[in-house]
Amino acid sequence: MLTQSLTTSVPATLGNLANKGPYPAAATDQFCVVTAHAGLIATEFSYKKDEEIYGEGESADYVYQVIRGAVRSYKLLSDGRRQIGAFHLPGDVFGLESGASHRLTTEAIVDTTVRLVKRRGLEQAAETDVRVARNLWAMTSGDLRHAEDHMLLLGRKTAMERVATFLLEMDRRLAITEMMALPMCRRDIADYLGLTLETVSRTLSQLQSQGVLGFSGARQIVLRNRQCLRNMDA
Amino acid sequence: MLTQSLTTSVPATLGNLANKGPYPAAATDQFCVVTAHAGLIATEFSYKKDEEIYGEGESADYVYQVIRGAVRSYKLLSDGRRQIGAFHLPGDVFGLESGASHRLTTEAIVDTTVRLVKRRGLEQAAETDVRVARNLWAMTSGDLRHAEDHMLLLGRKTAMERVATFLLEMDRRLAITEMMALPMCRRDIADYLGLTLETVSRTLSQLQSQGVLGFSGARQIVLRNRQCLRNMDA
DNA sequence: CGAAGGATTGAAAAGGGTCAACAATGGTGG
DNA sequence: CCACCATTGTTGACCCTTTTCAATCCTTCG
Repeated sequence: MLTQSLTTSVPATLGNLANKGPYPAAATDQFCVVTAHAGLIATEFSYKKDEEIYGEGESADYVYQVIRGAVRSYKLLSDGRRQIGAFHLPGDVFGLESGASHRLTTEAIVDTTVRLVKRRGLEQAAETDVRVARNLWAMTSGDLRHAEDHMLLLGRKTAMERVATFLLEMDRRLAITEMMALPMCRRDIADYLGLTLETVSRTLSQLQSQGVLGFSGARQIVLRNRQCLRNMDA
Repeated sequence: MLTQSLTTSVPATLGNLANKGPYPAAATDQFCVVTAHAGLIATEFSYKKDEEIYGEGESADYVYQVIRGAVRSYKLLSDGRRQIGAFHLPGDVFGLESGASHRLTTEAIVDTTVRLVKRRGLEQAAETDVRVARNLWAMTSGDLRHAEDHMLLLGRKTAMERVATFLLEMDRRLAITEMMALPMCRRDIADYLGLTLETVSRTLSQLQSQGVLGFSGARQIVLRNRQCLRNMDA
């Protein structure tokens, strides 16, 4: 019942930042339930555009939730090739680890504010409250689901299918109005989709010429034919 | 202390099947601790080569551990393109979900025996024993780590780098002696690495001609120069 | 207003995919 | 026990998608 009242009070704090769709909504509620219930201190902190939040291999002492802005988490190969595993948008929780250290690097894509809580505190709460433990597991499981879907994209989808999937994901996660305001540049999109930035640009141009989408500046996109994108998404 | 005695008794049942390396070893112990401690009934079951164990979307009522054989778990696109997310070898746990249903399909690669326990039972155990809850989370977190590594491979590595990574992973996980006996065919390897079977075959041939590895039949491989593979693996 | 980063577009190259033929393997039944 | 045949794997030739390299065009912001 405490859980219930907390869950329903979530929109009060996060309503204007809320995401649509199954993934982030679930994570958002879970994080709030967990932190509020456990009475943990959630500090706010801000990062400038391109500032690193934590690096791969660093000790995982905090768990983060995006309040405003956007975050990319990625891995690098020795020669600088980069694979972005996920974008974190307002409401999303990131940096939650079961092990001792972070396995990806995270950076603010634009000026970003996060709420953060001590990992240790969450673990302690999980020891006494099974709901907290359940939620930590569920959040990691949600990340795994996303990774599984993304492996299919990276391993088997064509450039057009990848871009279509990306557009639908972003539409679901950050379209407040008809217009979708992408926080990330073409290179970020490319490194998320396993393509080059030129291929992303070309594919978007092609979709525009087909009337599937429209631009107002490179990062303001309107989807004019979602069904067409869903068909492409394979 | 109960945990301890159970952990140390693990080799008695799983010793001959044991995996080397960090990933599976951890999962193995955790699963045994969890099931033995909770006093859950672990049934054995066998599947013929290519038999489906569960399908994507099916209710996740059981958690599995490979006793002998090998399992592939994958996702399909509508036109049949397949992405294998993981291979499960003796000792590995698979099918563990936090949500209601399985998100990948699993099949036996060869005749395979698994131990299985009711998911419901594990969840109940997790409600009273925080160590069980912690272990369930840790196992899902281990799967996530593998998926994160694999996204980097699928999105950014060359064919040669993918094959090198695969060989080192299999060497770590199933090489008992010098010889490594792959349970899976070239198509399975290709669908795991996001390549075609022809490219996998060509790349392996090239490594053989360079003296990096040797064959005794297509699936019996000896690594003659691991350092060379590690350098390629980027 | 001008510089600098970001995005688009073009042309050429390459890595891996496709299609096809052939070889090896191993399981089965005579 | 051996021979046959289906399955699996290898190799070659060609093709195509995507990458690479380069030039140019936009914006955005000092």
